[in-house]
Amino acid sequence: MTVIFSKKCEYGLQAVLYLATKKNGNVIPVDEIAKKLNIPKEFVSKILQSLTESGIIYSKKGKSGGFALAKSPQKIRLIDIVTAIDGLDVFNSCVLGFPDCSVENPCPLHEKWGILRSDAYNMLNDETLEELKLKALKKIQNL
Amino acid sequence: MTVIFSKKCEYGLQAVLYLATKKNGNVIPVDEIAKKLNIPKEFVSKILQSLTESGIIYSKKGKSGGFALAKSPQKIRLIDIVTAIDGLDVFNSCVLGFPDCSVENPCPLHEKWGILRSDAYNMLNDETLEELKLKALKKIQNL
DNA sequence: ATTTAATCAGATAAAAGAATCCGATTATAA
DNA sequence: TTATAATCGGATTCTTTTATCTGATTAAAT
Repeated sequence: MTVIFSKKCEYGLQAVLYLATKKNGNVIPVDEIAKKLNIPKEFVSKILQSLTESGIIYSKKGKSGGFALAKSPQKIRLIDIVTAIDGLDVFNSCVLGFPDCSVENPCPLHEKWGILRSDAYNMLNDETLEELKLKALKKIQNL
Repeated sequence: MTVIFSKKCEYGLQAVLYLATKKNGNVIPVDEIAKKLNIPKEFVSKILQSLTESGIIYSKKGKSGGFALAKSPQKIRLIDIVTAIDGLDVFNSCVLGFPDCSVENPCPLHEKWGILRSDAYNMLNDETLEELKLKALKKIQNL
């Protein structure tokens, strides 16, 4: 059984959300993130590296280094993170796994699923880190 | 990157939909299903076996045997098939992967995701094979 | 300068998911 | 009654995802 996002993506979203709860420009070491979120350190480290390449977060090397958001929370949408890690295939491929699903040759669920799919996309596209900061903070405090 | 359903589940849905397009009580061998749907034979065979155990389809052993729906298409909902193969965890677990996501201690996406989730659930719960027979037929003819 | 605490990078290991193989069993049809 | 064509069941292999290990590099702090 699988979920919408890969583990990589889940961890990535969690980690970035975590960074969003921190004071602006404050750099956070992977160690803290991994411990707080209960994610294997080396794994989340890799994910953060790739998000750095994508320009979503920023990394500072060396002692007292770590990660921070690369831009202001209003400018980071969830879809950016998902795209960077998992890509957008989930939103384009057939829910029943037919390789050639299209409007001309739709699978039996094409229309109904299409609605759900774009709802999901729109949600991720609309939500910015800014809007989620407070909620994330509460969640993390309860971990 | 992952999709909503596992390959197993996708194949299972495809196969049962295929059976739904066939004349009532007409038993179809795995070989035909596998070829028409382009699914590895042994793999779909296993899936069909498990769906037989779940009572969704019926199997006839021996020569000129095969599989057929175990009940009338009106009585088979998509959610039955999904439940039998993948279980219902997709609809219960946190989209961000937090292990302790609940109404009392929600993740930042809990509410918005909850809506999408129940929409998806309701769709699968409402759709019966009967409603999808025609559409499935068209799709299969185009394979 | 040296120590230390961090990211970075590549290789490897473990686990899960997907697919295959092989032989046993079943039951129809000739 | 025998040959045949199907499901059944278990073991195995392949592939992808997830996780770990090791060492190099970087840069702040002492």
